[in-house]
Amino acid sequence: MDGEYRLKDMSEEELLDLADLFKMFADSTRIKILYDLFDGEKNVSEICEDIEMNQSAVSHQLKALRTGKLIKSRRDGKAVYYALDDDHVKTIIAMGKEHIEE
Amino acid sequence: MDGEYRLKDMSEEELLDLADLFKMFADSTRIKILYDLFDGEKNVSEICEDIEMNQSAVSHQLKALRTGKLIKSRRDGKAVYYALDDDHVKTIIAMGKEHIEE
DNA sequence: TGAACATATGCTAATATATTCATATGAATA
DNA sequence: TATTCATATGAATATATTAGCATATGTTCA
Repeated sequence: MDGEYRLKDMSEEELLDLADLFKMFADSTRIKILYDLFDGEKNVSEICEDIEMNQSAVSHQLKALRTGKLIKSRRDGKAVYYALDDDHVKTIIAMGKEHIEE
Repeated sequence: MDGEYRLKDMSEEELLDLADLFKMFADSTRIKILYDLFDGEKNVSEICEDIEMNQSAVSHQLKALRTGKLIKSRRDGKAVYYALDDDHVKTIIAMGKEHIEE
């Protein structure tokens, strides 16, 4: 664990960024999407089926996750494929999962 | 990383619990409080000073964090001391910090 | 016991967030 | 190029969250 770990060493902006990052994980629809992408890229329709939510809701959350830089997208014909864009995503979720399993 | 990491293996309840856990980190006031407790237990007044927020707001958030089992409390006379109650807290925040620093 | 101090809590207003519906955009193909 | 399929997006609504105020509770000590 590197970096500074004292409140005084953190700027207000850093703290807000940190909170914003965790907001990405703070909704079960987004968690489902991230989980769904654990085993590789998927297009929007596949994600909708997997998590059983309608396309609009999924698209809105995909946008949030993309803005938060947790996922990336590429278009292939009519379909848009999404994939995890950060190595920490799995680790962060794993830590969370460990916590709730105790 | 142990445990299951496929959406299908997760119950709806687990997913909600996971989202609820991350909600704890999804607010800069709570992040500040957690950071403030990184170097040991503090009472409410100390926390208020450190994070520069009024007592009511801090108490509300302390309650949330306690309900979320991230911190624990003990009373000593008039003061109530709070401390981190989970080893994962630092790790989760550290992961988040690494992410935003990239 | 009652005043003073520390903390907790109910209520409210302001704000943020998630979902849905309707529609727009973009790509493939008949 | 008109239609169809896939995805994105704006607006409206419902719900959740936060901070602040006022006040309650719990503790100490004169």
